[in-house]
Amino acid sequence: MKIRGYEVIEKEDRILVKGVCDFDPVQIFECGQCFRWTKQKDGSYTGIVRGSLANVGFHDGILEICHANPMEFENLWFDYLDLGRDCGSIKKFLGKDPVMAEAIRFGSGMRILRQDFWEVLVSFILSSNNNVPRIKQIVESISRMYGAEGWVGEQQFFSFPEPWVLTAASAEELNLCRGGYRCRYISETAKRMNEICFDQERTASLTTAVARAEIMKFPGVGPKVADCVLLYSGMKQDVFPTDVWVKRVMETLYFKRSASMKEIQQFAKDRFGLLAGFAQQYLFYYARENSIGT
DNA sequence: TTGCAGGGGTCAA
DNA sequence: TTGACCCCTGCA
Repeated sequence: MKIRGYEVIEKEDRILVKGVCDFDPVQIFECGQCFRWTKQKDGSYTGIVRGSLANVGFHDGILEICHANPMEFENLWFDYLDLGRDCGSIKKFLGKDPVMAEAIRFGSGMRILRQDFWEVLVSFILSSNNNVPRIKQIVESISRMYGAEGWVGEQQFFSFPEPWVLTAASAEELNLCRGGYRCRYISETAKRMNEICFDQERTASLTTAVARAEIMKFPGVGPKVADCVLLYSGMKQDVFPTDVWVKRVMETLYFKRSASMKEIQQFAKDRFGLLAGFAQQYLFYYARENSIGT
């Protein structure tokens, strides 16, 4: 059957999606944008998204999603995997820059997921002064402690808890997940989410600068985390999350000297414009995998 | 085995 | 602009 422009074939507990290009699970799930996907022995990835567990693999131009049906593809996976995105034209535009062209060749299967706003917000509050394995561990703990239990066959999993569930938890209680000082931010951010009845659509419709300022009102959210949240929840693509890694990479590849955050942000805005977020993603993966800027 | 620096930031002074 | 912050890891 045809769904959203893709040929989708249903087979038992899985679907095969034909005609997917620019898709590499390793590049997508290991570029630091998500924390609930785990690599399996066969190279596929298993993850939990909006209360569903699925396994995603890609071979010979066919995307395989296990534990999913065509309806879920239409209502969840198409958007989450951002399969409506024309990556070709993004690459064409960004590839005019020679440095970027090389990064794109290296990570040509990169995609930016459209993740749940609240989960991304909490995950990136946890990312400050932290590393990926530990962030994954804490997110998993929070899900086990407060999320809803689900089963796929013999496999148990836990969804990421809704804000109101965490509102009831004190920072001390939350700290059982070993998030340290960040647990206070999460507890307060959960309360704020409920108090202001956060409206994602409205925030996404604001200018990027205003939306960024709105997100930064959450405790524990500075400029870097705000940009990550805007980018990885699919709200804005013209942000350029600049952490120490990206800073070093930009200094090495473009500036050939040390540069301030402000300079880097302005440079990215001028050079990559509305596609700065994609540029950051290509650059980050390329630089990290090739140990550039270390 | 132990001690210490540092990690994909943020906040408060 | 600078130090503190929780906790984990790698390394000497």
